[in-house]
Amino acid sequence: MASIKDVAAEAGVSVATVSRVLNDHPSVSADARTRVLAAVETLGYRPNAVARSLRTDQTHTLGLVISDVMNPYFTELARSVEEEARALGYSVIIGNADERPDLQDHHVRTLLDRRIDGLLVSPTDGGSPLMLDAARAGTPMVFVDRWIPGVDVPVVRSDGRAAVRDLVAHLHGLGHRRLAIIAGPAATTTGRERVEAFREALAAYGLDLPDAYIGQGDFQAESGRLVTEGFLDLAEPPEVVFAADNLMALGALDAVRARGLRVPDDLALAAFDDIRWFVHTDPPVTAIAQPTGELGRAAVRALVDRIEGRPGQSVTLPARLVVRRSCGEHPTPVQRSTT
Amino acid sequence: MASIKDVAAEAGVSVATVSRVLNDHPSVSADARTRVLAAVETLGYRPNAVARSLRTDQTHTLGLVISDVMNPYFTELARSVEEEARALGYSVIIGNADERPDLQDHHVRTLLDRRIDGLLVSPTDGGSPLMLDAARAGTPMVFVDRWIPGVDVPVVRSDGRAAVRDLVAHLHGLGHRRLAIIAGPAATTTGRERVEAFREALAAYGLDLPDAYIGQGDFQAESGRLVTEGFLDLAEPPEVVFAADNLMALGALDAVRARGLRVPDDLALAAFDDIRWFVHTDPPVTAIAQPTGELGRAAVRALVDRIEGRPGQSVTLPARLVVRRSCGEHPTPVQRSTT
DNA sequence: CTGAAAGCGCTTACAG
DNA sequence: CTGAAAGCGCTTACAG
Repeated sequence: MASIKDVAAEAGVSVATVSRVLNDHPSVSADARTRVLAAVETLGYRPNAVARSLRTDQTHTLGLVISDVMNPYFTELARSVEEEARALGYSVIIGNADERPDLQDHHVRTLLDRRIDGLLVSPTDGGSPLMLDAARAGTPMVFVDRWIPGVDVPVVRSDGRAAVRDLVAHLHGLGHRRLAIIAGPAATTTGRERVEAFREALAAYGLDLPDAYIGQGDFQAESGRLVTEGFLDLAEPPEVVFAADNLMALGALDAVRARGLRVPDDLALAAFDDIRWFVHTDPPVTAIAQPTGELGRAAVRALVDRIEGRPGQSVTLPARLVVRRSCGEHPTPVQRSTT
Repeated sequence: MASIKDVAAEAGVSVATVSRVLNDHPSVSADARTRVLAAVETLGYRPNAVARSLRTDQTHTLGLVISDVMNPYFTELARSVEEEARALGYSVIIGNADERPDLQDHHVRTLLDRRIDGLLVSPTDGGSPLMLDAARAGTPMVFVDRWIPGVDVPVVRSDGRAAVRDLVAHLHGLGHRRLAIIAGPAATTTGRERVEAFREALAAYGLDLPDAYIGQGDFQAESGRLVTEGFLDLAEPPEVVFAADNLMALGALDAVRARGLRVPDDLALAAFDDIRWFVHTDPPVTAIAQPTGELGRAAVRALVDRIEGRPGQSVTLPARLVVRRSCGEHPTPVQRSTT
């Protein structure tokens, strides 16, 4: 592979001059520029990004550590992150934690070793020492979706409280009184918040959230199935179950179908996170939609701001309820939303 | 961030010695080793992978350029690739081409600039000059899922021919005679092969595949919807439509439902690529399943073989039909497969 | 405008 | 076993 020396030799200039034309430095003669460009062309030269990074101490690369790539919500988040980063001149390296703290640490470490310019993370847990140290040591960082309290890092997320209130109002309006939730891990902010928001919204209607109606899931499908089975085995099963993410909602659908029951007739279902496939399930699932693309883009902007010395704002965007058919809604040809 | 010099100073040895203990070089005294390790510990030192890569000319990184991350098939592929790579001591950087040749080129270029050790690609098109040049120039490369004919690069893919034959036999057995296909882009190998396999299988039953029954899609959902609408507008619509990938199958479901029709009663549906969600649609979709995880792992093994100087085998794995309910099958409580 | 030189943080023959 | 030194491929003050 041709190096800058080869180009210099071919163009009859010094490597310094080659470097200047490659970096659009103003003080290069037109003549030198054309000769260098010609040499680059004939040699098919491409600058070695590794060498450049070592010299400049910047990689123009962002690390993104997400909890679970197989979750469509995170896949979409990753996609928007990459798009925005590309627009701003950065590449992104994705690390999939698969909801495992040890894997999360592995990726954070690897990313740090590669000297990425900044880190975007959706923590799987309360925060490993490694990650906290990195944040304290000044590694530009921002949390997306999930975050760790008490760390001085911008947070870009969506606030589902209002949407959860809308959902509960919707369910209450449909006559439901026994509402249950499949919660995410208490070690995650989203795991905790969705339960709290649900409980508060219920309280506003004088409704209780008994322990038996709080099922502990882990944001993955199998846990949603198990929890739902438990609900169905109760002497007084809930009328509605609210899954704290899309994968657990799928597990719930599974459990219901396995017993030969129907949604919403036998058990109504609602989910946090709206994904394309919910339109195609039967019945289409009523869900709370996050502005996923927006979140990804805002997170990248905040991180790049930090990297480039600007403040880097926290951003909280609203989520919204998308009413479909899984809660016993009156059939409508058109999708409605409660905006 | 502490450098190797700081560690050397702290331990009272030369940087060479530090490097040796870090790389498990045998000729280091036990004393020096403990001192270095202690220094590493107190300084929280982590070797700079960028510098190491520049020096050793290897990054221990694989590039993976896939056609579309939002397609669950590729998401799963990416996941298995990363797992196997990690097990073999490599990281992977994913580039999402989003079915766009220009984006594919962007990622290939970026990855090459970063001096990844090898490239795994599922080409979006017939192959850009950039990619072909890289292959010829000796960049270790392997194709996964899709490939480019005439290039000396191992191919790891699954052969769907037998499964397509099984599918056609299955459909024929259910009494279907008018079968249509939603094809992928002819510029891709999988786009072409699935049509051919389908046509050949039909021929074995004396059935024809008229042009009107070949809809041109692009592997994304919207195209599946459009093609299906076209089929339904035909004077003699097909009885079954076979979508060449899962996203186009979803588009097809959409089109059918939008007209108030039902699968399979009004139009039967089968898909190439089996994804989790197909179990949860109504009806569950009969599909051809690829051994996705196996493919990803085999591809990584082939690539790492090439990188480390071993041959690097092409691998072709069989796909299999998974019969469910979308083709008018007799209801069964248990999923069957035609193995 | 241009080039020689230093240096980024490592690894690795080469002497000793 | 250990260290001084060269060198990976760049960029960038510093002179001229």
